[in-house]
Amino acid sequence: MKALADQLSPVITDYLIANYQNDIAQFEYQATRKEFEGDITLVVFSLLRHIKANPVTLGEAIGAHLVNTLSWVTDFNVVKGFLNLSIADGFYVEQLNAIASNDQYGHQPLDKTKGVALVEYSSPNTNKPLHLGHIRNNLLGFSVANILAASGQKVVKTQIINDRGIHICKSMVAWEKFGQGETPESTGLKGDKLVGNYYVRFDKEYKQEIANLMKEGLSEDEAKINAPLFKAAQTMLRDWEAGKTEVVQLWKKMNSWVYKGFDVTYRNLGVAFDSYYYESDTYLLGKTLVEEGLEKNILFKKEDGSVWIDLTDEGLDEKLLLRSDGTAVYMTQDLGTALQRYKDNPSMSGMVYTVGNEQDYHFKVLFLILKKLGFTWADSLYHLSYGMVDLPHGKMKSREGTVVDADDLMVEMSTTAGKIAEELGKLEGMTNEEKKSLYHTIGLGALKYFILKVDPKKRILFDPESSVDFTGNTGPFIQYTYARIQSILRKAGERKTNTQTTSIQEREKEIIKHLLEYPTVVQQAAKQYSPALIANYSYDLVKLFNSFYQNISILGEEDQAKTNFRIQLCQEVAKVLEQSTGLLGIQLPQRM
RNA sequence: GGUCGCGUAGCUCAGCUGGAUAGAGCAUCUGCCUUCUAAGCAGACGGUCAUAGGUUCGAAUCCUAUCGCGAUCACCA
Repeated sequence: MKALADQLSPVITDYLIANYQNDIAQFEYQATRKEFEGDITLVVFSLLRHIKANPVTLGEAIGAHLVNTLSWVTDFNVVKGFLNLSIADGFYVEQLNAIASNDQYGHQPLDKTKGVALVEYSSPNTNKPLHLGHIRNNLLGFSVANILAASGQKVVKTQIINDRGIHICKSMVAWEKFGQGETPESTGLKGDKLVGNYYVRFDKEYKQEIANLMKEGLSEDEAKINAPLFKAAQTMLRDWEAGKTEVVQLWKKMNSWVYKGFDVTYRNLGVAFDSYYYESDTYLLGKTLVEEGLEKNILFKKEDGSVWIDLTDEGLDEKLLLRSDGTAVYMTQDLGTALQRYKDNPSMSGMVYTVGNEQDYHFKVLFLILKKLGFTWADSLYHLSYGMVDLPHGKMKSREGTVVDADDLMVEMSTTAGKIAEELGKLEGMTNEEKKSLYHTIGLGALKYFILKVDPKKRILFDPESSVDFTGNTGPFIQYTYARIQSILRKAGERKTNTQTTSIQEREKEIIKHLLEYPTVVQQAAKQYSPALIANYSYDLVKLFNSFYQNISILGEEDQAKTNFRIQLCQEVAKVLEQSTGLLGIQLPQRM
């Protein structure tokens, strides 16, 4: 479509200059609707703003001119303000050959002048295993990073790890007290699960202590503060900040378990990172920034010593940046992290924060503060905000045990994929090893597509019971179609890719037109940070392909030229599918 | 209460910078497996695009107001 438009536009522009003294370079095109004759439609209405004319007369004049000037425009007709143009078959063959000759079709080569785009995602706490919410976060961030890279950006995938604070100390205290030296090795548990269990254990025992103290006559508030476990956690936090060796050692040991556990989850999910930032490293830089802000009078100090910024001019509130005891808050750390990242990547062209929409306000304020502190790059920061993943019962709450664990979910998905495949009686002759890996591919494909196909802004309702569909607008359907194409290509053997002109059917033209749109879709997706655009594009392509190729024969055709053409079309559809699903992190099996 | 986001078929979602009669999947119903994989294909049914105004040749899309749902407004992260 864009390829067509790019070739039509200059000719129309010249014509309008010559005959109407109007220099218009931008035109509005759309695919011609099925009811009308033609391939591409110029919307003449939009020209009327610049040229006073009857839309039908103008349309006919332009149409006649195009047919006379361009050999591959074969015919035209005008309906109301729409100019429908018919394009020669040869044009499609040519375009298909152009796609074939480009291995990276649709993906821009790296543009070094653009600078580095940082994409942050995942951002876990080190006291809890990853759950369904993290899955959406990871898939979105990873996919957006891929899309930016495909649009020609250099991309660095990164995360910020929440490895510091009272919540981390809670699991440490519980492990010391109740753990009896347990390790991931001794229990056979993943490290993040083990540590997560102690976080839960802490909460349970802490509640018990509160209850006991209240029986002894303390008020609830008093009990909460005076419970021995809580005091132990506070002491541990102070010791940690003071750098006490045993505490730091324990902290390092338990964190290393967690990171190992996370690595397994990330690997299964198919995401990766290029760099890591830790709050324990960046909060100090944040504090330095706040000091500078105070000197420059951008920030102010209250009598109790706490530091604030006044954003009432911007229609926001005052915001705390340092507590009265001088310790850092969340915002302080994020200021430090942002600056650290800029220092590490001076050529930074922008940064994308993949964080849930409950933090919209936080990021609005963060960007504003950075700007007030005088960092020009603050304008290039972007909060990729996404909606929550809700369960049928409501929100996920760790305390109530309604959290969907990331590892469990992935296992469940691949089990479901296996069950369905068995029922369908597919995959005879595959080794168990092959089956296992295929089920993982399909199960994860289903999960990824399910999450990525919807607009990031919208919240998702996830029902673990009904799991995820494998039919219709789903990942497995795309994988299935791809596997079928591979099967056709295997049977076709070697063919010449050079295609002679042959008569092309309407449905095949539609497929080629869709293929031609892929580069535009990638650019669009990069601009909007929207994997959903890519997902829906892939689905449309697969739909088009299936509805046509299901009902015709490709290999049994006598006409050799037609057979070659169809095989080549299969190859290019497969190639574009590989590209587009690759951006979503969805794998395509050779057979299924 | 202030701010932000969302509201499209019974359900889950598309709908690009405004364009022709608003599209898919699921569910329900009807056909299609001795010819490359039926996780599929062809078809039927299903809509006051939350509501009311406005902008114009033309609005699901842009503006305003109202209603409904959600998030947020901490010396939590």
